[in-house]
Amino acid sequence: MREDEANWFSKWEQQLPKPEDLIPLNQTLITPDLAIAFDIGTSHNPINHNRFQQQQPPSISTPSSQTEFDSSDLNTDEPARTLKRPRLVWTPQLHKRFVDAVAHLGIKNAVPKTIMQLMSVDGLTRENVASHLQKYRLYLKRMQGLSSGTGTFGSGGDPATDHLFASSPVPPHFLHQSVHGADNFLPYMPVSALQQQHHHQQMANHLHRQFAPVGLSRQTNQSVPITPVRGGGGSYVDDLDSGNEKKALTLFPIGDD
DNA sequence: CGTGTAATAT
DNA sequence: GATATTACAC
Repeated sequence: MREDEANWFSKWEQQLPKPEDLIPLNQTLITPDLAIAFDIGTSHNPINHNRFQQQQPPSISTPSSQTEFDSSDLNTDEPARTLKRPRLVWTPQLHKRFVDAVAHLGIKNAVPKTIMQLMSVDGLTRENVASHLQKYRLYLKRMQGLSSGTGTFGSGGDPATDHLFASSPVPPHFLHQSVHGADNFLPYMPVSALQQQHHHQQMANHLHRQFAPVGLSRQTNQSVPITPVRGGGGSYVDDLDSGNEKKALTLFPIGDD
């Protein structure tokens, strides 16, 4: 029975990701060993195409001393507003958050603004979500249309958009259904204590912010030499942290089988 | 003003 | 090739 829809929502709302509790979307991915284990960085593969993405300097500190430099250097102004942010890289993890948000919002409320707010990912803009949502919807549509008996996918053909999306479990309700009068989703129990059991790696400070001025790495501060590595040439690896096929870390009971 | 979608640009 | 951006409809 559906409990008060408002009820689960409220409960879930309480556990909304607070800045302090935010999931470390900025996982450091792949340890050196892991990298070798795969193939990236081994052999002849200049291990460095990865210097993009995230990290936001503690913008909070005496905010007075940074106003003008010489006109020689383009000021990498702090992400105040209306600045060209670097291209958003939709990592599987980020996409997962996206899917999670959409799943819990229900198709009805799954609009860019709401999704963006519930993802609580700093730096994410409405257009970011809108753009991604557009593609994601097309992806879902495509899948629904092609529910042919091909148990094993691989045929169908156009893995243009699918790659990223395939890395994330797609809640069953995402299919096209006409809404039933009001709202209908399942009273899922969201887990809030989303903590990853990581080893004490080089996890500098726990920053929850996303991307930084990527293209122009010119920060006046002494950034830690840690470069959040990411699946380089080999694309993204599935959530290795989650085990691989264990629904241990997954947010909610999605991929139920 | 916010959204959905297609086309187009970077 | 993946995202962003634009244009237009609603």
